[in-house]
Amino acid sequence: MKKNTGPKKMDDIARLAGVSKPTVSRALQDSPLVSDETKQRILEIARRHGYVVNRSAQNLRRQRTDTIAVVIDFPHLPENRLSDPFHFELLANIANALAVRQQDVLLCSEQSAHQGGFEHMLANKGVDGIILLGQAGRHEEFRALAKAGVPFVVWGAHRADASYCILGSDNPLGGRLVAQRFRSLKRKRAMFLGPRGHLEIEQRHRGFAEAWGTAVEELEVPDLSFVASRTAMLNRLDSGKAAPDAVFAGSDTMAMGALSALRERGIAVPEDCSVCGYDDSPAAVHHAPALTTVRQDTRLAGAILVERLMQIIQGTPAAPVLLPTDLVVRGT
Amino acid sequence: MKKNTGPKKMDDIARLAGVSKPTVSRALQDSPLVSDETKQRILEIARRHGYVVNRSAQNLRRQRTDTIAVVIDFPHLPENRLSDPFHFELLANIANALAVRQQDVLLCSEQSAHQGGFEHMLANKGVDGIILLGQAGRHEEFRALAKAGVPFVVWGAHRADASYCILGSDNPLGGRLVAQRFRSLKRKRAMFLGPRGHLEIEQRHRGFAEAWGTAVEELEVPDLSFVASRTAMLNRLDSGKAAPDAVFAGSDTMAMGALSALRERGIAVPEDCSVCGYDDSPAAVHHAPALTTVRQDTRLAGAILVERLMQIIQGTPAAPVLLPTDLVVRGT
DNA sequence: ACAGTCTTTGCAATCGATTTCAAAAAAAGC
DNA sequence: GCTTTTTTTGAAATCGATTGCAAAGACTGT
Repeated sequence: MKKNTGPKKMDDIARLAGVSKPTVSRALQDSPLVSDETKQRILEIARRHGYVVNRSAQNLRRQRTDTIAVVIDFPHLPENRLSDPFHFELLANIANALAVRQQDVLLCSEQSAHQGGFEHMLANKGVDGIILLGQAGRHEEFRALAKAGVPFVVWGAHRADASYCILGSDNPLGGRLVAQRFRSLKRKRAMFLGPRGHLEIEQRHRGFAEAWGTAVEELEVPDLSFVASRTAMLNRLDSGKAAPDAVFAGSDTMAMGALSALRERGIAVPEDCSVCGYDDSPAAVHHAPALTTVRQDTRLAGAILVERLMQIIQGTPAAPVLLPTDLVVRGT
Repeated sequence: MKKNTGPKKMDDIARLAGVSKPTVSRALQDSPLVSDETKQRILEIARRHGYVVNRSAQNLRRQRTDTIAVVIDFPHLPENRLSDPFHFELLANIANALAVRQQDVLLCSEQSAHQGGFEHMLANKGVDGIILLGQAGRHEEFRALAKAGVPFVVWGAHRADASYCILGSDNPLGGRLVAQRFRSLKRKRAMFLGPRGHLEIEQRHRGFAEAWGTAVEELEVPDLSFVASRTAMLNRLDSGKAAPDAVFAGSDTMAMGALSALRERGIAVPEDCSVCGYDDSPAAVHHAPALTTVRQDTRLAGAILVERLMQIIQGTPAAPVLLPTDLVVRGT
């Protein structure tokens, strides 16, 4: 003798419409197995009673959740290690692209995704696939993932031996473009600014150094943050060595840190020193002076990441993609 | 005669351990109903075989998903209506707070959440509760939601007649703090910059105007973007009227837009004109000159939002909370 | 040794949908 | 009118866990 236990179930709708549960299920899926007349009646009743299919039950029965995990390196706030605004931009674009395909987004931090391991995320988190933002030296882990048949794509740096689908901008090209620009400005003392061990940034560095030809000074910073770059640059400027007249930073955030230091030490940009960033993050254009930078098309990136992942989920393997980049010349 | 169909099920583990399925389930939940010896054995076997409980099945059986929807107004990229970096900051903090409580985050855009209606999100998206970032004039809708018993909390502006749990910073206080500062700087021609119809921003405006006393010029902008503010301010400066000597913008992004315009028209900040923003978004401190702004503590906000939501899910109603704000004086 | 407790365990029901398969109803063919 | 085909429908199995309840086993006390 149980009563309306909260929201309506499919059985309730079936009863109200005078049909069976399977028929309701089919009607809601717009299946051709149900006559148009019945379909309309059921849909109307379902609508009136505010019925929606229970996602948990649906997920269990179809072995599929229409949900994609996006793994992003969220900041541990105490450490103030902010993930770059660029990642937010990318996330937003991925979310949009997924929404278009009626997929939901499960947002996972590195840590939460990692405990238990990526290979169990499908069952454990109830997702159909994974988008990983930034590979951060877990190449081997990803190879294993791919071998295990987990559907995933990675945003990160290209590498020849990738057995999985990795998408990233053409970092070496980006570096070369910057070198070209500095050369055309007749700069002499080029510096690259960025942390070690970050594959994407190292590729930018390499492309830059090779195209520049003569020696490039390397200023190493501990992480990708504004403060770290600013501090490193201040120290460098105070060292007594001749200041650089062209600085290429591995990301916009770092470029802004460097700019802040240069300004503080009275070095005029762009007169005495040119500065280039990477990403074309939203802040770049708002910055004063507006930042010259290498653009990464996050909209395109999001769309392709999603498209490839869907393809992989459907069983077709997808090859890595290299996105074109271009230099956006602004005020630095 | 079926064989290992992919990943192991709980029954498989039970068989391997020589126990029944319920016992495995209990062991995995560390239930006291299972002897320690058996528990250890089962855990070990599960670990060795890489078994993880199937989330979909678990969700269905316990009527609970341990997943929270966070609804954020993502940019439709074509329109370039970027949601403020402040929201990202808040999102990151919410995600962290949820992770601590072992809750997963389902990221929803306004649109995707809205089709079908918030009231059906629980069943439809399979979440236990909702965190809404920004109320954007949907007060009535939220009242209905609350009445329907949907567990949710809102980040937004306070209002006396809220029947739901809303959390926000003390906007009027923020406005007053800015007015005080401008007064102590002996400013004369105060201006408020922001869009109409945005409750939080209107509260900031009101607090500011009331504390300022004499007339406050209002410069209206169509949206919260950098460009809109910049454009509006440029037009205003070119109008021939006397330029303001103190500008309070409804958000940091808008403040930066205004600053860009002031600089372009040769008005020195902070010499000729003071500027205050709101949010203390990450960019504020990186800006040149560093932005004076009203701080909103996103870390605290995230923690409290989550705490209250959990409380509501467990059946205890939660009252609105007003977060303290303070003025961070920097270079503008 | 026997009734009474307490600890472990397993059977079977359940969560709410989807899908296979067979049956009923309707339409078509001759 | 009676078979054959096609269109609609529903009964029952299934997805993979969790949990109420009953029962088996281990312990206690007398």
